[in-house]
Amino acid sequence: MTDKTKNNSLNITAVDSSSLVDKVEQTLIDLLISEKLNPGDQIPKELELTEMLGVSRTVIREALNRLKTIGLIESTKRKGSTIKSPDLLFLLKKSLIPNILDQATLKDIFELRLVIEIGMSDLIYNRATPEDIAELEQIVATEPDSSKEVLFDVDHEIKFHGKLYQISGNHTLIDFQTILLPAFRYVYDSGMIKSPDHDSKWVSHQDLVKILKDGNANKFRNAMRKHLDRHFKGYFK
Amino acid sequence: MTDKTKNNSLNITAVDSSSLVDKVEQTLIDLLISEKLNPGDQIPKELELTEMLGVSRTVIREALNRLKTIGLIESTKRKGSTIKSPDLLFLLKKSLIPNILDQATLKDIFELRLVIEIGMSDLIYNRATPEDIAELEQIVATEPDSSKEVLFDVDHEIKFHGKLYQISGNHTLIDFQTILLPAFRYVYDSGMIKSPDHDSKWVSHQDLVKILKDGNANKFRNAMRKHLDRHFKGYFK
DNA sequence: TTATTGGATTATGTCATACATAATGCGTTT
DNA sequence: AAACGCATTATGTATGACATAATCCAATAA
Repeated sequence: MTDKTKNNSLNITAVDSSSLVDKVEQTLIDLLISEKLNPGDQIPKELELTEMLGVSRTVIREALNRLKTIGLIESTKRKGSTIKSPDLLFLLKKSLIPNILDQATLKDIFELRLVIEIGMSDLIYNRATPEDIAELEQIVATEPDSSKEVLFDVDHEIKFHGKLYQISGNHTLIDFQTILLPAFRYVYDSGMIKSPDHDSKWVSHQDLVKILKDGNANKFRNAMRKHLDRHFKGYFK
Repeated sequence: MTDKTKNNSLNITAVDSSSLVDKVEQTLIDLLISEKLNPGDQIPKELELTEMLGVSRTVIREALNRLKTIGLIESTKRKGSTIKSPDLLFLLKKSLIPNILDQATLKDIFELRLVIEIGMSDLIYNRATPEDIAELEQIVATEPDSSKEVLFDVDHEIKFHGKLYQISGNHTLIDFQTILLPAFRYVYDSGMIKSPDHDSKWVSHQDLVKILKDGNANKFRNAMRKHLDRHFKGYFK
């Protein structure tokens, strides 16, 4: 009965509630960084780590398993674990489950798409081959008639813009798009984005291809901005 | 001693070499998706899963541990594991250790930065407050004299552009920048990027701020493109 | 009655041990 | 010299035990 009121006592030093595995994980990551290890290098065996860090093999394994999950190491039977150059996007793919993401993040991601597609213009303009342009022309040729204000064709939208990503030639970007696709589709389907209301300055897919073919980098970039304008309108009024 | 030569037998059906944990992990992820679970919902206890899937608790725990690592669930004592809205960028932060990434990925990431900063122009232009602009002016005022072709000041570069990300107001983007910063710095330091050679059309930070203040969205976007031109030059010659 | 206390309970966290399995190397056999 | 079998090694899986934090609930004291 003396002073069991721990909660009221001051001068608490904020004990870390992290689990053992958390600590070991961080220790290992620090080790990777400080030791300047390169992909292919080996890290100590589980049992060695057990002794080095003074915890059970269970904890070591759970920590290693985490590194494996984020792609920093890979393990084979007899050989042990080796450093690996992580595939950054592989991770996103696993954790990006649209119906679990909150609205704010989804909105951020959709906005990120706009940002990327505009900024990507310069890559596209500089790297598009005649074959790429031909393919784009092919795609718009089979396009549903946009003048009729028909239902927004998500699949076609994705087809055209997907080709643009591919032209960009940046693999991280390409992966990025395929990963974010479920989120895009989810946003489209959920009605967060209003259907198109083409005003006089509207730039169609067809216009874009024409400018890509005969215009210049600046024109193409600004055209892309106008093409995406209806989405921006949701944000800036 | 009879027929131990299993290896030579034909009609092999490509046995999957994935471990038990791999399978359980995928099973659980599929479960999350198909069950349309929302953040906060509980998933079965470890022992229940043990029975449901017919594997040991070890395997269940390792699989759960992976989901925990990619931020899909979190676990507390007594309560069990619950669904969580994953922080997409949190993972990248952990796995992005520049000296482990390969050159190609580093180049992609740096290129991605250019793409984002150009595309971000519209967000910046539409969301910059007078206070933001004042702060930018403050930053360029303390800028080392760029006319002297001095050493490229990475810290200052990051300070200015960091503020731009902040103005964009997109939290995913902001996180993205802080995460990619180590990679940027690494690229700068490693000499993959050549030092600036300002040509006649060079747009300085100071110019950018002026245009942001008195120009329009198109001008600002194109100015940003010119500002980053020296980096692009490395790619398109 | 109300608030506090102190188990009892529950599910995750950690430990220890044993065995399974795949990869590798080495020596024996033919 | 090539093929086979065996021992070795380190990760993968299973099991049982106990530690620990969170929670509930009943007993107790004000």
